[in-house]
Amino acid sequence: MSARNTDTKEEILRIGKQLIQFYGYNAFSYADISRELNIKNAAVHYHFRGKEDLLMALIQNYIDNYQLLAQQLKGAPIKAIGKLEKFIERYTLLCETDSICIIGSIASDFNTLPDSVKEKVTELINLVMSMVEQTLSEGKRKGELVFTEPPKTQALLIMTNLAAGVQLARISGKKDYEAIRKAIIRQVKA
Amino acid sequence: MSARNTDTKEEILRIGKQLIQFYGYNAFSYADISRELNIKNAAVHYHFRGKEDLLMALIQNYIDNYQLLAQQLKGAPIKAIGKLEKFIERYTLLCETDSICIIGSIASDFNTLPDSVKEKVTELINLVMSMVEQTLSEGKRKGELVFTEPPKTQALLIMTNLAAGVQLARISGKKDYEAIRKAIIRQVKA
DNA sequence: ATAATAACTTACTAATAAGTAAGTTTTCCT
DNA sequence: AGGAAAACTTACTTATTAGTAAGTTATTAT
Repeated sequence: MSARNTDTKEEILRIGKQLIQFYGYNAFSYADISRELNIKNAAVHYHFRGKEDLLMALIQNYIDNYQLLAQQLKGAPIKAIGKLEKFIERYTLLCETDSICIIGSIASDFNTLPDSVKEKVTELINLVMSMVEQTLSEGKRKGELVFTEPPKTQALLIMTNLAAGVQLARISGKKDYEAIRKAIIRQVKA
Repeated sequence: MSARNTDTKEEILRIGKQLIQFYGYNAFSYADISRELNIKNAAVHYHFRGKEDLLMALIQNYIDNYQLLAQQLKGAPIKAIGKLEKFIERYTLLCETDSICIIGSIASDFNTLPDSVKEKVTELINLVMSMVEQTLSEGKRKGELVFTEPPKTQALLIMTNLAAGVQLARISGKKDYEAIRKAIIRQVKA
């Protein structure tokens, strides 16, 4: 099934992801992708019929990655705080390239998307939320983490701190993000 | 045909604000505004030369409103928790119309904006942040509020909870927003 | 080696975007 | 009432968008 340039499809996804996180879904075009990859825009359409299909594949990609990560973390001998810090690190990296998380980016353009995509996004957020919640629950049970809110609520607070934290960093600088990052840890560390 | 309309300019701002909060800055056009107001798109250009100018005016509008609010709150006999709740109510209202706050919306499109607008957004966020921070400080001093983080950090946490809270509500529903809202209050209430 | 098919390019649409120049109507001011 | 200025409309332009049909080249399986 693979052919000459097997990774064109993956490259498109890679660039698409970058563009969404840097400019936003409605602010990039297939021309941006084809220019970057030195191919024609019709080639992008060959791999992904329309922009929605590309977005859909991208979200599915995230879902797959997170499911894999969930599997790996399940039996791993890592403390809850370590898992949480690994998760937070993703946002720190985004911050360093003036990018925002894909969920936050899509949330802003949510009302312009077809239902099929909206549902996929819901699937992704549910997955991520439940992972964070589970890590928090586990940490609390083992006495590695301490917090007073129910795990689900605490997960909501952390997720919103991070998602808006990277958005804020664009505007008012990375120091604010750092303050948020440290506060999140402080609030749950035993 | 149509009677004179001195508030066309304000109506444009009103619709523009709605569109940004519902669809996002890069997802609406002057045609959307002119259609809504039954005028021609050139009329919109008459009042605001370009989309940037409209956005700029909109942000300035927010700045003016917040400065006015800051004035009113300064000497008002309202407890800090009341001020905070009034502020949070703005987000609750946004939530009810599936809209997000203008700062979050602009943050997503930030890298597509000219420097002049970026600076204006920074001005707005600084103003809002300092208002929340001051309310928190005041509340703590008077013993009306209790929290362990420095007021500025606490303000960052609350702001990010709210900004991403309304974004999240679009995707996973208003219950999550409500859980966040209540948790914010719980965390600072004496 | 060749036929099928995957991975493209070429060369277009049709729609929509922002923006403008010039003319028309409406309102304001004296 | 009459002129100036404000508030538009008409009628464009230019650029960009997503998308497609048809042809070409490369790769793979037989």
